[in-house]
Amino acid sequence: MPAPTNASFSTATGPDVKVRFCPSPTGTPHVGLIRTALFNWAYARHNGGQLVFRIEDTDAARDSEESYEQLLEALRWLGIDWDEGVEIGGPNGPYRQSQRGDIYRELIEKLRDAGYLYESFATAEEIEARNVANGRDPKQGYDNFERTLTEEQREAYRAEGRHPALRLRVPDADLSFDDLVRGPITFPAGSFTDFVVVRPNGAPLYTFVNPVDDALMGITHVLRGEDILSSTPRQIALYHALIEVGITDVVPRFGHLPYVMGDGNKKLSKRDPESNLFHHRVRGFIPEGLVNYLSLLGWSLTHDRDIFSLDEMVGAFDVVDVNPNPARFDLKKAESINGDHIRMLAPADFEERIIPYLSGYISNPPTPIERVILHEAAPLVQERIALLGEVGHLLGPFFTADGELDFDDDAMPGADALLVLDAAAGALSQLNDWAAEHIERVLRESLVEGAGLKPRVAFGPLRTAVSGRRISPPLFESMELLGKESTLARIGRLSARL
RNA sequence: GGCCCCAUCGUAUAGCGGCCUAGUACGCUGCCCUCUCACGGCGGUAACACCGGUUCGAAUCCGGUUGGGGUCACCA
Repeated sequence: MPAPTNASFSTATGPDVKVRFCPSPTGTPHVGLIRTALFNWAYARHNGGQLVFRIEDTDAARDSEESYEQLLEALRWLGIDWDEGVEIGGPNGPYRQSQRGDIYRELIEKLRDAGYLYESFATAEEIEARNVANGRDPKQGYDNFERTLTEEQREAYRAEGRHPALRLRVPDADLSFDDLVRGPITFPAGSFTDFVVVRPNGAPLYTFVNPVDDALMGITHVLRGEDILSSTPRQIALYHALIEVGITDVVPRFGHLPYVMGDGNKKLSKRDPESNLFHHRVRGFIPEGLVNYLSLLGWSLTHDRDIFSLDEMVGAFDVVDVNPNPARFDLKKAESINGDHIRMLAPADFEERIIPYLSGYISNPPTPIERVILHEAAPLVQERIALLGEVGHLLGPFFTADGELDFDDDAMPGADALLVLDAAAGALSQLNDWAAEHIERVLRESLVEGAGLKPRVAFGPLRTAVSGRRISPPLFESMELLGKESTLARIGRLSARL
């Protein structure tokens, strides 16, 4: 019989800290999940400890290899590395629970022989019916009644052809722990009941394999979402059993990270595109920006600065500073931070990173000609975008043939722009030294000073002619990049449309 | 419903008993810069959920109320 143990919680600090990230490979990586990975990683790195990356694929019906690959891809993209786990191995492998069946089977026998696990034959319907019959709120769940089944009673169930699940006998005592982000928490005895750890077919459930692997792998700090806060007493109960049978000697410290919320008061759902990490990458978030924003969901570096690098985060991160209340995912703020990080990129780096976002306009890798244009054009947009995905719209016209440029409807000027276009073409055709400063000079002389037009009305039509857009990179630099011939051709082409 | 968690501007947060007539950032907004859009600069807007208590003094500590969320699966 399990004796109520006084848990000895881990006291590991510094290099002895060992955390883990253990997602289930279902669906595409969720930003909340990745935030959890980030905090675990930052905690390990800050302390000079270790991060274990384990896969909890015990639900064959929902798990997928594709999802597993995406998890790897997500962490690599963000620069989150691990010291032990899938892909790289380690002393406690294998790191996919689907491959650890033998380990679990042996442990289940051990725990069962020691009396911590008992057979449970009741179905969910029977448990509910039993509660109703006893005037007990069905929502209270299982009432532990099979704890005391006699061998004869069990035999009778088996004779009916029933196969039992296995439940853990939880202690009839209050269970307390000191949450790293929330402080002391106590669950009164009776508020958590004996729970199923092994299916009738012998397959262990998450409720079993999660604490077991944490114990086997020497995890000292469990940092996870607050959705499993309520199951912590049950896991501690399992830990006590594991300690009793000599599998481990400490219970890890727990820290429950706040939810990442969507609009309203609900968790950011997997159905919401904003929950999908890769959705943000497709739109043009760079890892530096996204990781910076994600770290701000429940944590902050200082009181007056929210743009910082991963290194700075690692240097300052401590899970006890994490805010316990739920954080809303604010796309606008995320984009703003991403824009700041884009502006901090070295020009050559920026140039490389936008190439994939220019597909449809240039080849990847770019041809030598495209490369030359790209090199000149990239600096024109680096400080005006928040998302790399914006480059297509801004730079596309530079990679479009004069005759194929489309003029956006909202950019089309009235027929009176003909005068402007003609005057500009006239002035420009006289210009031989084709540089932005000269282009600007002759255009200002003829249109602004000469014709007395406001800069806005003078240059608007030219912007449309050159870019086809109402909004574009700086006009004169654009003309320089395009070259004299192309610029005049485009001006003529727009004139013909008016 | 039982149990658990949470509660500062619209949002994310700073604040750990006096530095708070509550700071910063995003957002919104006024002005400046300006060939568009951005960037940048200078302003503005807006919060301690409520009620008690402790204290010379409370956003900070305690209790309660209200509100929100989670959990009570042979999912994870």
